[in-house]
Amino acid sequence: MKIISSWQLASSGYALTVHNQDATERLPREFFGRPATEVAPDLLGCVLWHASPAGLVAARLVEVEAYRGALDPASHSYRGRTARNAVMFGPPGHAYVYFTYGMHYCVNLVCQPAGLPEAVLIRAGAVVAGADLARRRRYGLADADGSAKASGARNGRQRERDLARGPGRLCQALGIDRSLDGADACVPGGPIGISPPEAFGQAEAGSGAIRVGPRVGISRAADLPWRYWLAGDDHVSAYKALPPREPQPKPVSDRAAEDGTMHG
DNA sequence: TGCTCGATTACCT
DNA sequence: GGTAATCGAGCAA
Repeated sequence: MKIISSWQLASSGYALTVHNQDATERLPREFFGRPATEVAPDLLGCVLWHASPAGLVAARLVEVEAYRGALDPASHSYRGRTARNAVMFGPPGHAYVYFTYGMHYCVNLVCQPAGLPEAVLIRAGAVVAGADLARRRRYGLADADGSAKASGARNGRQRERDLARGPGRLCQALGIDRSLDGADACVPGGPIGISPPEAFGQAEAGSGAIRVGPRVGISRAADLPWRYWLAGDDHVSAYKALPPREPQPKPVSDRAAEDGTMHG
């Protein structure tokens, strides 16, 4: 295996050697064989790419979240293995893609050795290659030039920022769906991969300040600070916290009338 | 078998 | 800021 580059990630001191067996550098599997809370900040600045028959789209990662399996009530794998989350229980470096809200896909990268179902959710990125294809996927053929003529008040600059801002948008821009569930991001020749920042001419990871805070849109374990993002980057998604979910009482017909109040 | 909820987004006011 | 869209997973009965 040809070693083409080596550097040290600023956030954790994790020494990384990148190997090259095909056209694009990939982070090695051992990079992902660690707790998700260690992998997540190290992914910031790195580049997720998907090479499909239509072309290659790549995004520099600016926002991620760690999900820690049995340790984490908000993790899909918290309650054990199911058909949907089976990939999380497998070896590290694979993509776990799931479908949510009836219309969106979200992509995770599996961490830890097989049997420890941890993963890092990719929440947002900045498109650094294949922007034309990304625009077509996001806004359609007529809007591939990035103009805002089709709808509403969104201007071109906002559209560029929003190409991969949010987990659903990122998957749409990169053309990621359930067909890529289980895809190996570390194997040479595979359709998806994670590359170090320098592979796409980006600044080194850790060159900007990494911020840490609570995760977005979850109701369980919402206080855990397992969301990581690059401070001041426009491509980070808007933070929206959910109120803590309280156990719902059994629906008893008389109960609502007795209570009277909808919310405490 | 049926129901509820969700690691979201786009559009409208 | 509010809400509709939309459907699969998971749970309860």
